[in-house]
Amino acid sequence: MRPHDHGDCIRRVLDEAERRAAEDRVNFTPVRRHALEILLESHAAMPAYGLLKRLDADGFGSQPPVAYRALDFLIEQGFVHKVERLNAFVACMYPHETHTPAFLICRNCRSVAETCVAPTPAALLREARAAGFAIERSMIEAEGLCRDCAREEDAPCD
Amino acid sequence: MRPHDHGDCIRRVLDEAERRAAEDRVNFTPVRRHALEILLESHAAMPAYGLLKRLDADGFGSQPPVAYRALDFLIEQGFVHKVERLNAFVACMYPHETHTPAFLICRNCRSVAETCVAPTPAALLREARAAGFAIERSMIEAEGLCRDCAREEDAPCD
DNA sequence: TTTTCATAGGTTATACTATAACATTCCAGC
DNA sequence: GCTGGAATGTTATAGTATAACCTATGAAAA
Repeated sequence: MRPHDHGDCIRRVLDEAERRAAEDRVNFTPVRRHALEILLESHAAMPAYGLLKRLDADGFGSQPPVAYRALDFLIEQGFVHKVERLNAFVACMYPHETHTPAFLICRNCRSVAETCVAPTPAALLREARAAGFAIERSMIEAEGLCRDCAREEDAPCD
Repeated sequence: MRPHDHGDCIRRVLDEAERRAAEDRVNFTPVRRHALEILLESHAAMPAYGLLKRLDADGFGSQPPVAYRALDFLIEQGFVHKVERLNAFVACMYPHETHTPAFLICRNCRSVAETCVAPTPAALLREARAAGFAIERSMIEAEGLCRDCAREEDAPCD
């Protein structure tokens, strides 16, 4: 992750979410909004039970459905993605455009970077069409080493 | 899934696995082989505990590590893929080539088709390089409606 | 106004997925 | 025959997710 003004980053996404929720007439309730705020605090993927713990600490209830319901809503609206490989969740960095999310997941530090690539690759679309399959959404998850962890593996001092 | 001689399909993959295991000097033990045979019985994705139940019925033990160890091995060797979105496992249909698996997952009947597309899309490779991220493996999961389920949704008689 | 209906949230229980940790067996190579 | 590594056996537990049912709230219909 390149250095950036993360406060800005949060505000930008939150504003956009607010705007889109109003536009779509969906109910951006306190627990839903707060869940998004928590996920926005970092670019790491957070497990549902990590989110739940935070929501509970902030007075929103301690039972799993609290977290899962908020996540369901946020995913439905496209504000959050699930990183299937990690069973964890990240705030979407591109909530203003429909897209096929692609994640770069570091196998060492488990950091997750969402990159901005085109929708479903053309080759896959062709294959799907041939099979009579109608793709509604898709995602790409790539595992490897992030810049920082690659540096560490080079260095003998782990 | 197009109609095909599934017996052939199984034999082809199993032979290839056998060959590759010998070549790589890895230990293709009975439980590992049988797990692959079970997964090959259909092109649907099977959950780990479904596999375990089958292995148990066939006398290979009833505890979760039985299934997970076999799966670990088969995935390691590239004979099986995990479909993250379903937390389920499918035998690889292209065990003879290194590839980025791409799955077409029907949201209705949960059938899974593995399609044969190129490795990691070029656009993603470019993005990764720019971020200093070294991709080691990647996969694509697409959700939608398979041919059969699409037909059903059209028809009023669900 | 009262009813009705849909949506959101509260609460309890449970199902499903996965791994840790340690003991045992088996076999190849010294 | 000893030894070390790989595979397996076994017990326990951690982590992820949903079902089911109930209550509250508020906007729209009657």
